[in-house]
Amino acid sequence: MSTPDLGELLERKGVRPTRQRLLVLSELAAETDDATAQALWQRLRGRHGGSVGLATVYRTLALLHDNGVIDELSHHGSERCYRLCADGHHHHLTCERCHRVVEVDECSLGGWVDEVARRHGFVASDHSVEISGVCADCRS
Amino acid sequence: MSTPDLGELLERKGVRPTRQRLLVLSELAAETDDATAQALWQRLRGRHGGSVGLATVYRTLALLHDNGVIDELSHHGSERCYRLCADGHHHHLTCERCHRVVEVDECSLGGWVDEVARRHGFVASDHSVEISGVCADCRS
DNA sequence: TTTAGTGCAAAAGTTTTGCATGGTC
DNA sequence: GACCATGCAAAACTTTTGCACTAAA
Repeated sequence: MSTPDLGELLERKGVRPTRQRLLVLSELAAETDDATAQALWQRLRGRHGGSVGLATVYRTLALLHDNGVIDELSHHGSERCYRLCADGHHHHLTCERCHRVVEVDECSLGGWVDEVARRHGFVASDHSVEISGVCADCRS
Repeated sequence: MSTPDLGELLERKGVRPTRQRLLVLSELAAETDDATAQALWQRLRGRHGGSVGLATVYRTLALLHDNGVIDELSHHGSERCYRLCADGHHHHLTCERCHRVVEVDECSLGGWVDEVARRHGFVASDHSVEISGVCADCRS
């Protein structure tokens, strides 16, 4: 995604597109997988000199998450991970060897999910599936 | 689960059942939902006086997780959560209001999961589904 | 001008580690 | 005695906050 697109994305979500926010977001967009606040900060620091404060990175990530611009994953240890995901309902396929993450758009689980929830007295509002396995590259 | 059962569980998993480990594990077993190291420590501290060190709680939880005795969840913020789960493959149903967690044994997703993975060049080895919704009590 | 955003440094909170001590086989 | 487990305190690390300052509407 190009930088002007990212600016539009922010405005569409009601977030003012400041210089720092665009830097953080484009750094995240350049990431294949997910990234922590610390990692993004170090990368920004290396690429643009100390032009974005660490606190701002944290504040920005929290803001973007609150406004539905980015996802907060948390499968890793004690750090929070963020990811710029496609809009809409989707799931994740993670490679156990190289940690590559692939987004999966197909989802035909709605019926099963509703049925399972109903059987336990719940009304389901959302669900997420994380599939782990080994990708083609790592198998060869 | 009773304390002797917990001792057996540990031995079966190849973990020596020390006094502290049993205390941590039984405190976790008494928990309906999941708990953090900090929370378990405070509860133990209140119930048995300072008889288990915080570092030991951390070390024990990590050990139990490594040996497959407990699950490490991570949907909350910056803390790691642990849970004593039933053996075998199962999924979770979480209430958005009261945060109650129900284990779901039924799973007929194997086929779908394998198919989705294959379509992306993966070979799936595991998957987990987290369903969120509202439970019966909270709806009434 | 008025408000929202940022940088910096300090504080708070979580988790890990070093090391001496205690318990178990 | 050899080895594993523990307590305590210190250290490391992640995240949040207070406040003065800057940029933007």
